[in-house]
Amino acid sequence: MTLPHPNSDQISLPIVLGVLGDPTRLAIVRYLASKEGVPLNCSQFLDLGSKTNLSYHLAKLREAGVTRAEVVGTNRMITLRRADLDARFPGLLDSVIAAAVDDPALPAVGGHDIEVPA
Amino acid sequence: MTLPHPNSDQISLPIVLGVLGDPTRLAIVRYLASKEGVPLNCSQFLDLGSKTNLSYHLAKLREAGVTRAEVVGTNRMITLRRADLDARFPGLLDSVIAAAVDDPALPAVGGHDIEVPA
DNA sequence: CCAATTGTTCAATAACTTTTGAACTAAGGA
DNA sequence: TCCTTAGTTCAAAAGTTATTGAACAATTGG
Repeated sequence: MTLPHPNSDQISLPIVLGVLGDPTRLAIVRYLASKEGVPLNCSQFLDLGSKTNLSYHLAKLREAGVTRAEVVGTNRMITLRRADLDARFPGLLDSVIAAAVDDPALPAVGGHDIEVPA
Repeated sequence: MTLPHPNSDQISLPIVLGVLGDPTRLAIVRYLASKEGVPLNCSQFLDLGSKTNLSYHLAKLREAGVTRAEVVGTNRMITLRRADLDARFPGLLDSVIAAAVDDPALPAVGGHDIEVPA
């Protein structure tokens, strides 16, 4: 009952970039980064799409090696694979997240995802 | 006879990431980075695909704001929009290029694109 | 002017991606 | 055990992207 993940050295740059090149998935990653340390289940992201569609996007992120999903009861706890990504592509995740935080065009989770400065 | 480019503030993070999420385009960017300062015309990249196909990929890069194409006679001189990208997404281009340089799975331009250490 | 060079555009096709709803599995609580 | 909750899987439809070849445009050099 564990889900398939690539190991660190199987994570591919073009695949990661391609997977992040989608507003829904970028919004997921941005939200995960804003809650780093806190494992989140899939339902947290329902603002971004239907249950089925999220299952699809979360699988893409997981299969690319961007996130890890741990099965806990009926939940999947989702975390960013920050250490693996930092080791493989130094600085990439940080710069993507920093840019994503500033992007008002990305969909938001919870309706209060972005702090717009006055 | 000038080609359309987005201006700096129109460059979109998901579009840039999506455009970079393709091995051919990542190889183009890596090669441009390795020749920074030297403007290159499209024919330099023919190792990566047919003339038509390169026209397509180079247009994608240009329309995303990753490259600039200047018309010089019958040539288009292609450069990376490094300053614009650095201003908009600090650190992103550097980390992508650094990771791309280390990626042996990317196609190479000229057959000597990558230095594989002994 | 003519021919060569450089690159684009167009239409067709193939291949992939996204989205949906219905059906399903698996765990947990009453 | 039965019901609910959480999430997956499947197949279909819709949409998008990549690749190709033939035809085109623009410039340069002979």
